[in-house]
Amino acid sequence: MGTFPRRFWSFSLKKRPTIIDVAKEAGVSKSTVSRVIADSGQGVSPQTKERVLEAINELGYVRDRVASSMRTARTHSIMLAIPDITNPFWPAVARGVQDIMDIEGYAVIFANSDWRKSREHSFLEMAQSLRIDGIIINPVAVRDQDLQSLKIPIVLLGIHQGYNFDMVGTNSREGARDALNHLIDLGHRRVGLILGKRQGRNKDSRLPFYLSVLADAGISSDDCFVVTVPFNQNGSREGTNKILTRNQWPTAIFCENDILAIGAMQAVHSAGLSIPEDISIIGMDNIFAASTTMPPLTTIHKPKYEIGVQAAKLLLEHIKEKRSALHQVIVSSNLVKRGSTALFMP
Amino acid sequence: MGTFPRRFWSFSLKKRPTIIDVAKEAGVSKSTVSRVIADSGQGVSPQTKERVLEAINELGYVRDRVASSMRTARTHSIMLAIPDITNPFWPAVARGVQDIMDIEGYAVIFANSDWRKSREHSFLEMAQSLRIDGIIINPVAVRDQDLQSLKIPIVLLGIHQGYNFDMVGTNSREGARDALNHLIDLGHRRVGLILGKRQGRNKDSRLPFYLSVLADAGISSDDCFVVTVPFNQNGSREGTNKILTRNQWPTAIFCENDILAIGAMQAVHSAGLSIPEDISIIGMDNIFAASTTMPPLTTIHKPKYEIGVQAAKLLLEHIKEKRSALHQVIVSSNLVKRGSTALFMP
DNA sequence: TTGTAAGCGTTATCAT
DNA sequence: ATGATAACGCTTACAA
Repeated sequence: MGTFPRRFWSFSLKKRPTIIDVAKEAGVSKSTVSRVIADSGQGVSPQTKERVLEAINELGYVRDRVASSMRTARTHSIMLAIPDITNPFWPAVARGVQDIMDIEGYAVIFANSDWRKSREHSFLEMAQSLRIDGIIINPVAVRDQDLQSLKIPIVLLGIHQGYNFDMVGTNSREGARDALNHLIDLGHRRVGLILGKRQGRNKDSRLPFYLSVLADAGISSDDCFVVTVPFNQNGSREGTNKILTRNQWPTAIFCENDILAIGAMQAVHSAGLSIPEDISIIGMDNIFAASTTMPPLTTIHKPKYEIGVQAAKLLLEHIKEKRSALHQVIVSSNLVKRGSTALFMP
Repeated sequence: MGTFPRRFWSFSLKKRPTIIDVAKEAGVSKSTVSRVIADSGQGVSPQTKERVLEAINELGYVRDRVASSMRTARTHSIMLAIPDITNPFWPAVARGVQDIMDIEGYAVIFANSDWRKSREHSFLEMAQSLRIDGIIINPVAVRDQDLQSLKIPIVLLGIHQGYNFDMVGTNSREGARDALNHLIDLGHRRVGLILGKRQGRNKDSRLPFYLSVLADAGISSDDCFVVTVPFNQNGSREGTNKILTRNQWPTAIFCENDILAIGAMQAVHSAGLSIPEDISIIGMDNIFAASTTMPPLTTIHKPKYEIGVQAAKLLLEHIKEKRSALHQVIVSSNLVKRGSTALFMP
């Protein structure tokens, strides 16, 4: 190495400047430089600050956050862990999270679990390994105690039982009730229920709840047409077809989300029936595509962006203040009436 | 501190174990532990490896990637910089990127520019500060030399002129030509062109190109109805309305992407015209909502997921091998005929 | 095969 | 207000 002329050496291996280089350039110690970039406004005279800033500019110095994290045990990075960014529900949530995190200069690392326990496990380990400052997660299989053991501030996306963490979401029962009541108000007495198949979650209380809402309106379960289908468009289409082959049809169909509703619409259309004249259909979530179907889909709007924003704010508070009280933010959903539902005409 | 009983001390300040703790537990040196977790398969006897692994398990050790990065100058993190994850084109691209990066244990940090130069600038600085290993970016305003000066491996999303980086995208001219030719093949001779307004990009050669394709089919620019609109649904709706108020209409409309096409469809519908009987409409991208409109939208499919995958692979090669040859991957788009286009019936 | 020790670029503590 | 110095947890020559 010593055989290389100095110029070549310094040229070929030129590395990014450190505070030491800046310190030299400005004729101060590196502690002073550090104080300047910390920008806490204390401990540096205006003149030296000026000189340091000049040197920083001169050399094109940019602070090494890795080294900083090493020392401070803060990475100013968080992880957003969702099932699948490709699912139309999540991008808006993600954007809400990012817009808040951006303000404070936090980096947001994305992770998709695909509803698989193993993936979830592996990115949680990654979060730990990266010394992430906090996690916003829509948990799929991980239990409360596993999450607790990470010793990382966490905010849950969605309202879940059995978790001692901050959470933000909508009350999906309430949303479903609103949807069903909308159908009931329109005079429907025979209603189809299209449920998505849940990953082996413990006991599933959705159906009993839906039936109870209908029962409250005097609709017996004999007048309900229930199918449980894979949580996607095709699943719903096939499920709906199954309903339509019976000798009696529902006059309205409630679907647990818009994707399922769109599948149902397609099935109804290809059966030669019209929406909403023959059958009304209602979904949940209000994804983008819900507004562009024909007729446009009546649905329960969930404020996705707002959910992301709230989750991010909660997480930041948690990171900064080490709060212990549990917060639970329930953002309200609301019915958006469009063309896919109408009065029942006998 | 010395006054605290040892147990309390170690309990209250228990921190995550380091390789030193593991080393002690296993009765080896920390370098040995390091070798074990590096898992390069060399330099450690099976027995000691076994003991170390046990200790790791015992203590619940997980490697500190921050410290590791500090030493190796590799963070195993990359940044994905796009305009807006909320735009239906990007989630699939993002997913492609992540699925590849996951395999190698790279963390993916998201950044949204919102087509704003200042945001783009700030997250590029963040990338540098975080010592990101590579960047996949759909550039909005940043120039080649700015990107070069980052000294970070970069892959561009989309085919751009004047950049010396690897890039992957579709040939959008070719896609547009396919779309226009589809319209021409169907017998249309008067066509509307709905263009999205570009951020102050230098000279815009799109329109001349479209016109030349039409001219090749003998369609004069007098028979073209061109509007340039804000790159969103409303913009397109209004632009289309403007076209429809003239005394002569096009019989087909080409839109630069599906969102614009959906806006156009809505305008055409509310003008009381039918698609495709009165007017054919074609879009580009093949976003999810394109398949759920009524009629379903004919469009040019762009393999979004594949774009993400290719970009990620290119970036990884770049990071690992420090290639210098420039690669340019052009994934092919293709026409997907659906219900929104039909033969011109005079 | 294993251990010793020197950094990586910051920040925090303690002097001055 | 400023400077010297010791960590932070890991990797990697080099030595043994």
